[in-house]
Amino acid sequence: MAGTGSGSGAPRKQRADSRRNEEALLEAAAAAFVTSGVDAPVRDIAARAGVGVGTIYRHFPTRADLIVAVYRHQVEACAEAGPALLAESATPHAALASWIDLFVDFLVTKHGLAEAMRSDDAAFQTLHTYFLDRLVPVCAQLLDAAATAGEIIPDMDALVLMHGIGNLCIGADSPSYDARLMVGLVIAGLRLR
Amino acid sequence: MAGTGSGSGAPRKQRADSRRNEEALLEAAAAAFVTSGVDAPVRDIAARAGVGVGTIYRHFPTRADLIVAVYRHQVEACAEAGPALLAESATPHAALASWIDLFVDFLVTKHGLAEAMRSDDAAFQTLHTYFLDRLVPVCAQLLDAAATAGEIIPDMDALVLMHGIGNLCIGADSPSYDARLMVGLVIAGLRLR
DNA sequence: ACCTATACGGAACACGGTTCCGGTTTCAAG
DNA sequence: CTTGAAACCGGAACCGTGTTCCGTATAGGT
Repeated sequence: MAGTGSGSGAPRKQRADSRRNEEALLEAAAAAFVTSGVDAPVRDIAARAGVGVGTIYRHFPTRADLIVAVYRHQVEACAEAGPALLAESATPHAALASWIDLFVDFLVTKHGLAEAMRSDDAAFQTLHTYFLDRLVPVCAQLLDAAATAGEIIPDMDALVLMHGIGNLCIGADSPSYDARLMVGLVIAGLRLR
Repeated sequence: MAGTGSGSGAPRKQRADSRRNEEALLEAAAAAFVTSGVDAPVRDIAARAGVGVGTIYRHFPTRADLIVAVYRHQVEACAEAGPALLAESATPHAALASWIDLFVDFLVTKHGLAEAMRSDDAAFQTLHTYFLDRLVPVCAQLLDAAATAGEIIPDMDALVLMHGIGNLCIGADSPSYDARLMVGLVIAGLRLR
């Protein structure tokens, strides 16, 4: 029974070609996202990976699933940086500022990601859920530490803050705009005077 | 030769039916924008106005032209409120806060307008140009007055600020978000401490 | 009443996402 | 090695949008 794997419920393992295609797709998507943003046409991604469009939908039912798969590592890294920064920074407020900087860095280097983040399209629900579930608690922890230290206003909602910062990063590559400056203003506005 | 008006350049006046259609379109578009946002399908707007899609494109080559035509009055009113607020408010900072509140009010009540504002699509160039040409100088004047009074940081770029505030208003109707709170944070961040 | 510049309507086209199904491939059992 | 079927693949077909184009209708001057 506890043999090579064909237990009671599992009918069969994932086929090798399936796994190959999935990885080819991830690589192709990552490349396409860099050149055309996260809105890269499905057909383009499929062509790059050398598969049919059907294969994309089979592995990643919605675009959000694909985006999450591509950026999972980076989101994970960002989430883990939160507690670390809190431990090594001079003050909780400094840690908060550094962490948000990290988050902004992540967003502005992915064309169209910030836009996708705020879409209320049902297909992007997955993206919302993943990003927020993973990052909001970290942000909340930082906010709480800073509030307890009396550095910032109390009761700031982490979800609202992250949502807003995401919005501010939209169109960050425009020469006539400066997302970091605006985010800086928000951080400053958080401070108790 | 110098008869009823057919001068040297103008071949003929705009036909009456053309003008009627243009007004029907404006009305239909305004209604459609309320129910479906500024992204309302072209065919829907045409159907509401009882005209063909060709007629829309003839009168308003790009969607931005239509949007501008529909909201011109309100933008005008907002622009004119700037100097008025500056004159009647207790301090320049108060005037700035009130004016931005007005602007935010305008944006959040038009589904999708904030999104459209930040689109870098060439078709929305007209919208950018009009809104910014009209409102940025007003904002700049308010910022300048407040800076001169020593209430806020100097050299804040009005264009960047408006761009950022526009971004913050995206998705303002989501129950889990609060655009006004975020804008308030920005205004607070502007203050000298 | 006639004539033509002007304007109209909607069919046709372009494009991107999404679905679906006939053919192919993998894998394990014999 | 052979074989059978479940798993998987590819891309044609479909749908909803924006956009263009041209034959037809009409306003308004003469």
